[in-house]
Amino acid sequence: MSQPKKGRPTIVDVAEKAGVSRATASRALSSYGRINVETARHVREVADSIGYVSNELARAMRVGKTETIGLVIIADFTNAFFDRVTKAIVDAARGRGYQVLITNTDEDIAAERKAVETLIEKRVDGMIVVPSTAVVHDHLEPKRLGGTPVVLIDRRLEGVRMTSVTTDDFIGTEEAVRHAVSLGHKRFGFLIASAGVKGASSERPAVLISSIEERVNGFLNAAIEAGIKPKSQTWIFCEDSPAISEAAVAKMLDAPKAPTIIMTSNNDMALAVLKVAGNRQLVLGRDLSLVTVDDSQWLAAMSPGITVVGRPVERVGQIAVEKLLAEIEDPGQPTEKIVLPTELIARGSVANLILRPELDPEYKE
Amino acid sequence: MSQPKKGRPTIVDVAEKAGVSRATASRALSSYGRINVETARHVREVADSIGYVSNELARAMRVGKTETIGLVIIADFTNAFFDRVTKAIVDAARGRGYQVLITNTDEDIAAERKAVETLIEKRVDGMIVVPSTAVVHDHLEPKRLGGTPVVLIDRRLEGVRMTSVTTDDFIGTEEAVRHAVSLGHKRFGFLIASAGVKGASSERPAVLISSIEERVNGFLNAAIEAGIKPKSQTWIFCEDSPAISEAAVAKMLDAPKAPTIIMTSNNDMALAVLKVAGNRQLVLGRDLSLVTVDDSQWLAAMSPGITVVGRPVERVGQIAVEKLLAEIEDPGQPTEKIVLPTELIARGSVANLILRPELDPEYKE
DNA sequence: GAGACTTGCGAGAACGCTCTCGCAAACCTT
DNA sequence: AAGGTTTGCGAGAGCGTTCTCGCAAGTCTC
Repeated sequence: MSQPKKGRPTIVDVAEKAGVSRATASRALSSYGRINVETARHVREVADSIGYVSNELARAMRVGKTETIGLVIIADFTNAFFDRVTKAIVDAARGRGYQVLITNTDEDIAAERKAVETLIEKRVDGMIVVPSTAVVHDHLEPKRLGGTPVVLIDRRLEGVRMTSVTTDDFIGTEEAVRHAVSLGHKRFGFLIASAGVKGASSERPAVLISSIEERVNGFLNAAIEAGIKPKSQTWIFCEDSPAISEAAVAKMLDAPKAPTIIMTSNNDMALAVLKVAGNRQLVLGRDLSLVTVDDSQWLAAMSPGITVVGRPVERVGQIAVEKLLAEIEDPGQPTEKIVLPTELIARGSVANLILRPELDPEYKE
Repeated sequence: MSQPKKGRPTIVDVAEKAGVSRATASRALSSYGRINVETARHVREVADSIGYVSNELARAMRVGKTETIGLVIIADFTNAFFDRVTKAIVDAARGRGYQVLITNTDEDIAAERKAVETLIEKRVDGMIVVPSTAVVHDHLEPKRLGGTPVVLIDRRLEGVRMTSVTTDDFIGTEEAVRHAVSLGHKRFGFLIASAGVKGASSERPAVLISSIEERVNGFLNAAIEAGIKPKSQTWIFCEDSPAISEAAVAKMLDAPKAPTIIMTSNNDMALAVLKVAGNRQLVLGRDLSLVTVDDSQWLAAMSPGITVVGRPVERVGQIAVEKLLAEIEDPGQPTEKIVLPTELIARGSVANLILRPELDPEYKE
């Protein structure tokens, strides 16, 4: 009653009210050391009664652990990868008693650098990062990190000694191409969202993030294998914007030897194909075929369903937190480059030109 | 060189190396108080050179602010509301210099209670919460919160003195019904995802979260206004699971007087309609009509596009952080119940039974 | 019943920062 | 030139915990 309202009750308030020392109160509440069960019970009751909530900041300072991990990601949860992986990470972390601090980099290296710094300031126990570019990564150098473990997801970074969890997009894309080839497709359009490029271009950018790099290479490899000349296929590297990607799709379709199938590198690009096809009354799986990367409920629910290179997104997230926590709780783990297999999920969006040759423009010609 | 590698450099390391006191070093780095510009520059150089990164935990303890807000949400970013609102909140917070700590409640009150407690332990400066139920909310009582400001989004909570940011789903649903009625629809199916109910039932649960409550009431009101008997419409309150919702849709369509239009309360339910329609080769906007709540790129890109009650999701997130930060930075703000207008976005998924009466089963009969 | 453990608890330091206070030196002012 | 003001900096306290250490009392052992 004499307390002049000094904010939240602290452990000394609990101790006083319970008639014990700070140390004993702490022992009672954190249950460690030697303490009489009765005393402990009493202290806990008092703590409850005055609404005591431990201050994790103070504890973290003392013990050097925040039980928090950081996530550095392109926080566009509208994207069929980031939404699922974020949920998987949050859930997996929670299951292990960790919270997650999300920081957004809009594929912007400056924002990413800032995000990493902020997380270090907040003394997260570790972080999971989706590197926004393959080139600059001095903010992820050991001296900068000062011992904070980092696990990379979705994209690898060369020249950096760090555990990464990615998917085998090379094989994934290969399989998709083979699938399309087996259904009679010979003219491909490849629409690739590429951070960094402005507008759209058929020029391959000098440097691509690893996942995109793999998809391009997988495409090339499977094309050659099938006797399809990569050069005669339509390539568009495209800024991740609706207007620009839709224009790119339109351009593809208006070309003299328009592709019968468009492969897109992410769901934003797939959306562009959907939009343009809709506007032109083109029905997917008949007038135009589509295959994209990363499954989502929407892709599965449409009619026809969209064929996708399915990636084990939740597994990526789970393994990333597993590896990160292993490193946090027992530093000095060997770094690993974990690559998870993809799975082709064939639905109706790829027309069967063998069964229905009339859909093949080359057949008509 | 004599330092026995004691982890990260602290401000005393900087101070020593720069030949000044802790206080001066702090002044130089946080730029406050009186300090010689030259000294300040020197200190900052030294700090950079030894890779000093301030410890926000310690600062937070001292100054009593963490510059972090908590988000308590159903972290299913696959949902067309939570994905967008989360991004909006993360971005708005970052713009104001705050980080956001995300905690997931899977619509589970126990998890929500735990999440709120964890956030208090971490001493967030405030939190934004999507209450998972309309009933139990003792964890949000002032004594529990102990002064930590809270802003509610998406759903209001009666009997709690707290700012909330919601949307006018009553009017939104009314407009949707009127729209459908104007196109000749008289038989409605209403498919409502309701946390708490197991399976599917046409019984209205005793208590619904406010947003759902409003949608139901909006529907009732508009139906009566249009001379449609609510009782003769199909109502299904449904667990949020693909299998169960799809079964519910199937049951609706198999009933003797099947609805010509299904209104769904969220995108999971819309997905179920899409799936079942696809399986039955029903084309939307012709054989079956659909309108749902919350827009997404997918809904817009499909053919036909899905008509939706669009909610200003990003605005909800932005206003929530604005109000929260206002309260944080200047406590004692009056609490407000902010209700944002919705907007009906008419696309092709609602058939025009007036222009094409042959699509109306009642006409044929 | 005397030494050896065991049990329960308190004192106090430490984590890394900020910020008030006070003091000396330098700078004005008239 | 004497008093007042400004400038720059250091000492030290304090934020709320945890945890080591030591001490007193109780319990065992033979």
